[in-house]
Amino acid sequence: MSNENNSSKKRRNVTIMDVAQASGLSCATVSRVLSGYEFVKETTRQRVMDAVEQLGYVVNLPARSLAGGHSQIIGLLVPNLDNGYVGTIAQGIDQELARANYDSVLYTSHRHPGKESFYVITIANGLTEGLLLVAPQVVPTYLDALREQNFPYVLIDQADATENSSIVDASNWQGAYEATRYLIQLGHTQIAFITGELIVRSATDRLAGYKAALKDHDIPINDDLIFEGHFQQEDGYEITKGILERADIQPTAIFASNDLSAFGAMDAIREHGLKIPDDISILGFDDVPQASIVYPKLTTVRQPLEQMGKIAAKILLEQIEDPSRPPQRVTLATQLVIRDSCGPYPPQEGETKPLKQTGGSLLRTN
Amino acid sequence: MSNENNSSKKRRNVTIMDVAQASGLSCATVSRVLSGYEFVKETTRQRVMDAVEQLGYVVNLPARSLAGGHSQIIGLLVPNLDNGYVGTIAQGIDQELARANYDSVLYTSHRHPGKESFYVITIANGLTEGLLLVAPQVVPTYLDALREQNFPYVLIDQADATENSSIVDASNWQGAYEATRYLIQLGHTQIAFITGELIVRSATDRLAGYKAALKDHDIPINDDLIFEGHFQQEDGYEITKGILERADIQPTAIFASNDLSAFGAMDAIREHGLKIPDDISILGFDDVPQASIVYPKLTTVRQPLEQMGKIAAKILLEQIEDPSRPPQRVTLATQLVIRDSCGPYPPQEGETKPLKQTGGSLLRTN
DNA sequence: CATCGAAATGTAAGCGCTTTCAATAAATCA
DNA sequence: TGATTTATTGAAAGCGCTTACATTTCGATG
Repeated sequence: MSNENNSSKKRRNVTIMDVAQASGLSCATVSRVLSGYEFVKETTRQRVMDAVEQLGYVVNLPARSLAGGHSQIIGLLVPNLDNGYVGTIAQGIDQELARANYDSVLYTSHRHPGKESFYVITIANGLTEGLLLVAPQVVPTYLDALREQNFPYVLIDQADATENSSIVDASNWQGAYEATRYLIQLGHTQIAFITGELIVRSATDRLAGYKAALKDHDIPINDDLIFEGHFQQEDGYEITKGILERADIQPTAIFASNDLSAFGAMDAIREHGLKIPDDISILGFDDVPQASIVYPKLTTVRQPLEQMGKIAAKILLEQIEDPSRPPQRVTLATQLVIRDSCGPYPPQEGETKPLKQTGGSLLRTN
Repeated sequence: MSNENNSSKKRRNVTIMDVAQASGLSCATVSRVLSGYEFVKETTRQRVMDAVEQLGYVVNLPARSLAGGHSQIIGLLVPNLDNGYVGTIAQGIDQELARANYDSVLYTSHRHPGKESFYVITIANGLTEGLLLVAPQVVPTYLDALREQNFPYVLIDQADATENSSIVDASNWQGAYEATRYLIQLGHTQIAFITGELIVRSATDRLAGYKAALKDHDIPINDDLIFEGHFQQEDGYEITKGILERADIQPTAIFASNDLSAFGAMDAIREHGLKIPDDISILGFDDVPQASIVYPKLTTVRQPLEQMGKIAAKILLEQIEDPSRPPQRVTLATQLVIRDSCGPYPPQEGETKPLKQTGGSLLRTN
C-alpha cells in the first residue's frame, strides 16, 4: 500500500509492454495494432484494444518518434500571434491537417532573434514530420539546412531566393495593382502609399503593383508619397500623422500595405478631425477579421489567408508522404474587397458611398 | 561518393555519439556538458562545444525526453486562435517562459470535440513538462487524470469545480459590477445584458456582477433584458438586432459579456441607423486589441490577459521545479477602461463625450 | 498428404539521450 | 608519504516504441 501510488516521484506510465502482458501478446503485435498495421487478426486486434481501454494506455509520442514512427505532427512556426493574420492562416492549416489526422504544434519565432536558424533545426530534428513556416518577417537562412536534411517544409507568404522551396503565397503585385487602379478610377491621383518591410518580398511586390498601376494610368510616381513602414499599426499612425501635418503634399487617398497599418492611418485621420472616406480614402491589404469590424469598414485587398493555410498544409502532407516530390509553388489570387473606406474624388455631393465597380476581381461584401 | 549523402532515404543526424567520438570523450560526458552539469572540467567543456559546433550537432528532443531529461517545453492548449483573446494571453506566457529558457508548444483543442480528455493526456504523456490550459469553453474532465499522474498544469480563466487546481483568472464579478455601476451613474436604468456561455464560470460571474450592481442601486432586474449568448460576434449581432426590433423593451445601454459580442452589437446598432453612444451605449469585456481599433472605441472591462499569461506561466514553472507545491489561485483585478462607446442618459446636448469618473478602478485611455 | 506462400505473431536490435554506478584522476589532510 | 575526499570521466542500462527478421500457423494447391 505504501509503495504503490503514493509519493510524488516517478509516475510510471502504462506502456505497450503492459498492454502486451495484459492481452497475452507480444509488444510487437500491440504496436502493430496501435499503428494500424494491416495483417492482424481481428480477434487479436480486439484483445489489444480491450487491454488498452482497460489499462488506459496512452501513446508516448517521443518514444514513437524516436523509434522512427510517425508522430502525425507537423510544426508551425509563426512570428507572433497578436494579429488576426496568423490566426487565420493557422485556422486553414488546422482544417486540412484534421482531415489527415495530423496535429500541429505551434512555435513562435520572435523569441530567438538571430537564432531562428538554430531553432528551426531543432524543431526539424525533433518530434515533427514537417514544417510550415509563416515567415513574412525573416529571411530564412535555415532553408538550406532543412533541404540538406531532406526535411519537408512549406513556406507561406515568403519567397525563397533560391527558388527551391515549396511556397504558397498570394498575388501581391496584382492585388496592389488592382487596388490602386480602383482608387484611380475613383478619381484619385494623389495616392500615398505606406509600405511594409522592404526586405520582405510581399512588401516589395505590393509597392511594385502600386507603381505599375500609376504608371499605366499616366500618373507620375511621386516618391514623396511613398513612406516606408513595418506592417505595424503604429507605423500607419505615425506616418499618416506626418502626412497630414505636411503642407507640401495633399494625398486624397492612402493605400497601406496591410490592414494593421491602415487601422493606424484611420486613427490618425480621425484624430486630425477628418472623415473617412469623405475627406480622405483609406485602403488596406490582407482582409484580416478586424477589417470588417472597424468603422468605416475597411476596403482592402483580400489575401485568402485561410485558403493559403489549407493549401500549404496539403502540400506539406503530400511531401511527407512522398519526400521525392519536387517543390511546388502556388500563388493564390487576391481580391479587392470594397467596403466603406474609399470614396470618389472629388467627393460627390450627397454620395459618400463607394462606386460599384465592374470588371476585375472585385467583390462587394460586408 | 555514391553512398555518402545522395539518396532521399534515411537522413542520419549528428548524435551525441558523434560528438563524443570527435572530441575523444564518452557520450556521458557530452551529455553532461550539453545539459549543463556542474562538474565538468572547463577544457573538456570546450572540447565538446567545439565538436558540437563543428559537426553542427542539434539535440534530439524526443530522445532527451524519453530518457527522462528536461525538454524545457510546456504545452499550451487553447480553444482557437481567431480572436485576439488567446493571442494576448499567449504573448504573456511566452514572455515569462523565455526568461526561464522554456519553449511552448501550442495545441488547439477545438478539433477534438469530446476527445479533449484523450488529447490532453496524450500531451501530458509526451514531450511537455507541464500544461497551460486556456479553457474558457470546456469543463475539463481530464483534470483528474492529470492530477493523478502528478502532471503540473495551470488553468487560465476557468474555475475548477474541485478547487484542486492552480488557477489564474480575473475578477469577473467585480469588473461587471463596476461597469454596470458606471452605466448607472451615467443615468442608464434600462441596461440590456448579453451573457456568455453560462456553463462557463466567468460568464456566470459577470452576469452576477451585473445583477448585483443593479440591485445595489435599486434598479429592478428585468429578465427580459438578459440575453444568453456564446461569446461570439454573431450572437451579439443577432441578439442586438432582436432587441432593437422589439417594442416592449427599450434599453439605453447594452453590456456585452465580451468584446466580440459587443462588436456584433455595434454592427447591429449601426445597421439600425442608430448612433453610438448618442442613441445607445455599448460596453464590452476583455479589452482585446480590437477594442481600441473599432469606432467608436469601445469602453470595456480590461482583463489583464497578458499579465494572466505571465503569472500562469510563472506558477507552472514553479510547479515543474517543485511538484510538491500546493495549487495556487490568483485572481487579477479587472479595470474599467473608459473610451467612447458609452454616453450619459438622457443624452446631454452638445456633449457626447463620456463623463469622467472618479473613484473605483477606472482608467481613461485611448 | 506433403508443399508452399501468405498471414499472423514473436524476438530482439536499436532510435538518441540521461543517469546510476563504478572507476579514475586530482586535491586535501594527517 | 599514504589515506581520504572530491572532482571528473566512462560504461552500460534503460526510457517506450518501431521494425527487420525469424518463426509459426494455416488454408490452398497439386
